[in-house]
Amino acid sequence: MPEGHTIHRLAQDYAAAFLGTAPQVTSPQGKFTDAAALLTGTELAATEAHGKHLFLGFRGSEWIHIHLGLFGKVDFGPAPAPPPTDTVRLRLANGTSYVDLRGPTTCALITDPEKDAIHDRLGPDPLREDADPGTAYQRVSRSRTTIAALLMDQKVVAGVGNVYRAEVLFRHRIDPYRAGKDITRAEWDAIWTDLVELMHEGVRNNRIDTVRPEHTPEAMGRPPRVDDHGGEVYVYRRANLPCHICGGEISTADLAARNLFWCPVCQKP
DNA sequence: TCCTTATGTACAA
DNA sequence: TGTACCTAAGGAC
Repeated sequence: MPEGHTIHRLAQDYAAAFLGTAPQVTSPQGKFTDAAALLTGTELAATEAHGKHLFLGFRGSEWIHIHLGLFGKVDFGPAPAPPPTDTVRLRLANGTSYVDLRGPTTCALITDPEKDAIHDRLGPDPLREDADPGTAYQRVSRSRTTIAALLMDQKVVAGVGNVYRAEVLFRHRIDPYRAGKDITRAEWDAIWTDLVELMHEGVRNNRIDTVRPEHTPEAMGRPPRVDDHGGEVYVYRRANLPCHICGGEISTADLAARNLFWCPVCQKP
């Protein structure tokens, strides 16, 4: 689930269900019990996302910092909350809603300065108003690292994950192995603009769709998507399947311990 | 019932 | 570069 669009959507959903209320805070799993006890009865005053980091602000300037990692999941439901399963790290519950957090990499109580430090080590986030693509391009244009790796580096761009990485490179016909320093400013601006648009749509729909209308299965007379990750995509997890545009085989490779997908015909070196 | 896999990151060597 | 961490779903048996 979790790329930046998921986290921004969660910030909205936590706010919709709990902002301005003082939910009961519990940690059925037991790993966050002390902090939960401390926060119960405190008003949720703000929610915020930066990249894949989620912040729940409680009155009194304490924040819960959440990072879902690869496996983390969040489930909302209407009150009354059912008995929690033993993997629920954090549950918020008020008179109308409950929300369960499971399997996060991070769920910790942090202070304002600690939160600032997290923002400081993250790059611009295409989903945030304060984002400056020029800051990201400075890093990209000075690096011999591949653009595929740079896009996944949260210091460069915050919020892009393996799906958006693969898809945005395909949409711009960029070979994933090109060095950052060989990406032109015009190419970068096009990538950035596209990310802003795609990721906002991701927040709205709560899934990643990247296929242009003219390439959808209906438009191309193809059978609908087989993959179950949730959205309609060009290359992500489509190894050895025909490219939607050229019909060639989609390639896959290991890059920095993640699966990379691309079309070697459409994305020529 | 077991094995693999996953939209992530941090830290050790 | 490798490994550890966290969970759940799907597929192979």
